[in-house]
Amino acid sequence: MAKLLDAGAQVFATKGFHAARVDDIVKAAQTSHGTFYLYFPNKEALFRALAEDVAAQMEGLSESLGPVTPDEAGKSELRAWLARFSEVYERSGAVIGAWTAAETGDSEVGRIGTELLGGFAVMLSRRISGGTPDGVEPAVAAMALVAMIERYQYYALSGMVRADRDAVLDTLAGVTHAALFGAVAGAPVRAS
Amino acid sequence: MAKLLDAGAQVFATKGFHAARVDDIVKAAQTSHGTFYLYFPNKEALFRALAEDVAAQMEGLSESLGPVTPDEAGKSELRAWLARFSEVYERSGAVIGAWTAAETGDSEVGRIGTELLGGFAVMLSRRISGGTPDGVEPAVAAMALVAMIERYQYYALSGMVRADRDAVLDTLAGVTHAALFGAVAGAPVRAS
Amino acid sequence: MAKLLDAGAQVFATKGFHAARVDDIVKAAQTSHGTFYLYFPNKEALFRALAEDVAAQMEGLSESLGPVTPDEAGKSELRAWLARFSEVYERSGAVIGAWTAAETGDSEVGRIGTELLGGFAVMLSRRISGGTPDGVEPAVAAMALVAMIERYQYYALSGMVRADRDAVLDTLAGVTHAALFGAVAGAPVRAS
Amino acid sequence: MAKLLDAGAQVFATKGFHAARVDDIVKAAQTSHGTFYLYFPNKEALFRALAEDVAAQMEGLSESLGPVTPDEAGKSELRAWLARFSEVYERSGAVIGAWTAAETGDSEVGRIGTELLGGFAVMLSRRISGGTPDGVEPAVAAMALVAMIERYQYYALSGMVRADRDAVLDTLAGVTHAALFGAVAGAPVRAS
DNA sequence: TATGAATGAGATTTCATTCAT
DNA sequence: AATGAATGAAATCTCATTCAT
Repeated sequence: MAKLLDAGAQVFATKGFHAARVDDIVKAAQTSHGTFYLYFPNKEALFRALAEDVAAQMEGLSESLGPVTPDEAGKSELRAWLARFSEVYERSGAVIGAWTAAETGDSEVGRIGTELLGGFAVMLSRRISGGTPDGVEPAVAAMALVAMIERYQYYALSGMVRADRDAVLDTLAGVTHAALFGAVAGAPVRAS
Repeated sequence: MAKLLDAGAQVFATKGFHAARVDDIVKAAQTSHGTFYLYFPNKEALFRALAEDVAAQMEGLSESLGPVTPDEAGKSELRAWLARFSEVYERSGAVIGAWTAAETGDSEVGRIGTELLGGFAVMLSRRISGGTPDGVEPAVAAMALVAMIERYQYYALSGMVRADRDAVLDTLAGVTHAALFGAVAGAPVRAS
Repeated sequence: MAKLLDAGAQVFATKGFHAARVDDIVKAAQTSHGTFYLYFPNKEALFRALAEDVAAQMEGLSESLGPVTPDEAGKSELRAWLARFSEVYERSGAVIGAWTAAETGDSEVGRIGTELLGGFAVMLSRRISGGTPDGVEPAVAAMALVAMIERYQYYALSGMVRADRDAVLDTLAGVTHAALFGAVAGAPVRAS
Repeated sequence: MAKLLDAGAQVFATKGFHAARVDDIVKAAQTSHGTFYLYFPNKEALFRALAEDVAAQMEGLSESLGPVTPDEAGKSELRAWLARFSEVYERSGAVIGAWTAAETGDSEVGRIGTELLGGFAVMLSRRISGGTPDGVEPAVAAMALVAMIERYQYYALSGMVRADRDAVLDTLAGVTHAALFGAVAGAPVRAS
């Protein structure tokens, strides 16, 4: 039921998986405990439903990244993709955030998130055209950058950092692109 | 008491804050519930004690980063610092990981971690000498890179990624340095 | 819930506030701990609910005392009031008794009883018509008599004294009336 | 040990038997748990020791009441006795108060108080010379008056009533005497 | 379908008592 | 004699889940 999914997304986002009470969710959904268990066999099932929904959106996102070349076009491609990622994250990032909060060793729940992010990294490393700076393992770099992207959005979402959207996208794209390929020689450099 | 702190670190690391039971902790510490409450007024107090301890270690770490210049020396400085960070993380990262799991809105607990990471970012942005690539806000970049570093270590710790230590340090240093300054023009570039 | 209130009244009466276990109460109510905490946030809340209920009954009692004159009519008025008091006490005196057992300094609980008895004393002193014997302060006397009435009922309830109801009422009315006004001169006096 | 007895008296007085923690007592006595159990096998033993001490004082008090006659001499006798009672109560009344708080059904503890007060009543009824007003059972009256005396002192001690000592003694003596014998015909009567 | 009162297993917390030093 | 850290049985309280209506 949609009401429950919405309520769950909101409550899990606010309090995390463990601290979220079924009671909180049914109150937010303006329904009853009975109804909750009519649609979901248990609390984790609702969480998984949300997670799978997000995973599907992310799956699509994964495929939407074109080749990331070392030139400006590659950076733009990256930025555009980050913009789409950001949008999904704004809608459902709460659940993604809760994933990591679904604490290690947790019955399956954490696994979904893990696999999803791993998938992104694989995808990203596949899209990299050109080379990487000396000493940089593409697989490791891709994973690290995915970590950065996800985490930074999480910080932004949770109010930990406040920065305007465009600056964030420019910076993440710039950082990621530079990280992968190094700045184009002769590119303008801002004095710090 | 040391036994309880150790046990707490281990259990919180394994199960996260919420899923960790006082019972798990006292069993791991081979002591009794009574003893637990003799030293800590409640579960959160033990967690906070651990967190503050880690925060202190991190504080020291923060000050140990020298100037990060755009040349190879800067990259080495960064790598050395990452190695130290990594060591602390290996010992206590479990608690750091649990911070984010101590989930939003959680009475103070989450705040410690938030502030700590913010502090790192500020420190990192202060150490940056030279300039940053066009479009890259130093403050945003620093925060993003801290997010990357912390998160990647978390992934490594939780077994999500498996990579040998040196490769990881090389890559993180390379990525971070490149992200901040771009690859030095003419540097050898590996074919992907 | 009525079952819990009844059970609480009975258990508090038997064992006092502190010695009463939530377990005793839910067993007496033939229900579960969960149900207890569904209706009351804690043990004290149930006690307070009972106390407030008794206080309400007592409030009504207070208003039901007519003028107590020095003649026989005054004594009858007093006796009738004592009979009503006694009835309330028999039903709920257990809680009243537990008040004093809810021991000094106890978060609010004791206060209710204190104020209630003080209210009775004020009321009684207002109803006294005529005069009081030399050296007798009406306010002090009223308080002392309320103490006597309450305490004696408590003794009777707790089985500390055994006496038939009519004799008790006659004696309390006689003692109180005599205490307030002295025996009517020339009244028949029993040899001891 | 004297320190523990003093501390016990004070703590039991403040919090009652159940709410008093052994910890409170040893802290007040500036000693340790170990020492407590060196001198007393358990918490109740300390309470009983205090109670027996008070009982001994009271025992003496009981015997010190001379004949209470219906005339002014009887009233003075009563007043003098009340003054002595009051003194004992001021020192140890806390324990007496805690007796009734040692809640019904409590392992022996409550019994001591009960028997003591019953003894007072018996003693008082024996000392009554003359007669009692019509309808007043001497035994019941004596018990009721003892209840009044004890309870009123308790109220005074616990700060529930505030009145100066002489007025209280005058009033209690006056009330008790009048209650037993009625005012002497022709005695001055204060307008209310 | 929907409800929400009821449940009870399991979590946290307290505190009288013990015992090695 | 004195200590106080340690204990664990027993208490309070929580919350995911069930079920009669």
